[in-house]
Amino acid sequence: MVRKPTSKETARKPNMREAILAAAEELFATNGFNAVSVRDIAQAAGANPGSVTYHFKTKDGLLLEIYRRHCGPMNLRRSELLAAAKRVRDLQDRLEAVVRAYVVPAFTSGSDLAGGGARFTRLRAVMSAEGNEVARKIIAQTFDDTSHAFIDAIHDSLPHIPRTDIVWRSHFLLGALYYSLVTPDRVSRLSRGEADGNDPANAIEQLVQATVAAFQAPALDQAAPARRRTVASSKT
Amino acid sequence: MVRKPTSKETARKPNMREAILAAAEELFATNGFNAVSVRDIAQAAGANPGSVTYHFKTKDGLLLEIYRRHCGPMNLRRSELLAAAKRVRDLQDRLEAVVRAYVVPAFTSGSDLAGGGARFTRLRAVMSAEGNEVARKIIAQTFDDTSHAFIDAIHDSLPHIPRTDIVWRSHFLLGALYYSLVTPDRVSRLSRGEADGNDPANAIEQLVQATVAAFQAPALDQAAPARRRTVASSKT
DNA sequence: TGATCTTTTGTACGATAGTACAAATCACAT
DNA sequence: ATGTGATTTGTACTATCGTACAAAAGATCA
Repeated sequence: MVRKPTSKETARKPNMREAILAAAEELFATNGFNAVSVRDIAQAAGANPGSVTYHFKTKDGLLLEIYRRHCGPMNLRRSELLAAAKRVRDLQDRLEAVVRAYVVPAFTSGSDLAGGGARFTRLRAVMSAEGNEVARKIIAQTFDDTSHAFIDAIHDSLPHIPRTDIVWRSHFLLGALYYSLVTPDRVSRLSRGEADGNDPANAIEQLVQATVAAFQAPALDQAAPARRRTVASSKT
Repeated sequence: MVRKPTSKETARKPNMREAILAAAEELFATNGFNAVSVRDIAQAAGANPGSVTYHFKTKDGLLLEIYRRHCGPMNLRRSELLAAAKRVRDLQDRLEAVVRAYVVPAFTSGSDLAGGGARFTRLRAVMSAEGNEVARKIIAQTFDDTSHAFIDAIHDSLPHIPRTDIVWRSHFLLGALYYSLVTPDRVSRLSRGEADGNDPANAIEQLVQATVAAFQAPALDQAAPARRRTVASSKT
């Protein structure tokens, strides 16, 4: 179905704007923001450096547009999956479903924009590590709502665990998720080839299984820091 | 005790070389490698840009020296703690001790070089995310041994779990560890002030507790991918 | 004190960064 | 066919990057 484009969106190449976005996304996600130049992006997209300025004004504007492009659809998908997960009756099954609803959209690989995808998640991981200012603002105002929704859903499945613990553990989940996308080869290397860190299905199952167990761990009582033993004190 | 310095280590300021290393460590860990200029580092250390070149030749050389300075003592400390942990008789307790031996040196804050410290760990997290070439080489040749030692120790405590699963779960542990050091404020924010993401003791306890439970999760049978339900398929 | 070596300073160079802008080119309506 | 607005190209400007290097300053020992 070839629709007739209006004069507002004509272009010489099929869609140069999209090509630039895709190239920038890939390069930012693998090399970080500062290591990638506008010229690098233009070259990877088969475009002229000036085109980047024309479409996105600044380099920050380009990053901003990448976030705008993905955040909406991704959070929508997560909301749908979360809603479905919340309808699961059995508490144990519901917990797993909720975790899966959080993890799956972050992994589903990214030829389609709608799904969010591993590439965008990796991008977010790298921006978070670099302390990127643009990313920080967007995340705080866009992702915190989603995070709270998931935390609440998980808390509903585990009423006896303090909310504080849930927050910590979902923080760990996000860290593990990010790291799995940033350094998948490390898994292959450490497992001596027995596991494939780049296989999303495998990563998802492993992550879900481990995370569900982590959430189900006994509550960490603030009132009971009297640990049985302290192995960690050999020197001091 | 003021020892007489030889001609090989005299300097105008107490120790400008160390000041540069400390400044670079801090700046790299918070802003990434490429976002920080040699001039930034020199200014933060109260030194002249030329001094950086004099002591470390190149910017890569400076990063390399930071790694060299920390890797040895940190892995040594981990080895000691691991050896102590392995002597714990009870399997459950031993698992926790091993995890703690892995986590604690990564968090212990870093006024002393020997301890490794949170700052250096945060640096490693950022370099890993940026895909830094210098860091990648060092990590593969320095940290993999340590990682294998811990994986083996954990496997000994959990003989019924396949090694592949152990690798995945320790990978998740490292990701959670990194992320906790990179974005501690997110914990405070999401818990609405009830938890302090910047409190190392708290982070360690939460991480150890969650991780031990994750390791103890039932094995993920490769032969049984027939899951009971698939909540994750609402669209496709 | 003066010779010698180490360290710091100051400055400069080439490369590359982000961005601006005029000219060229294209798609489409008339 | 031609005019018009959207897009792409080519190029240039300024700032800053990593690094080099000579001169200045400090420390050490005869």
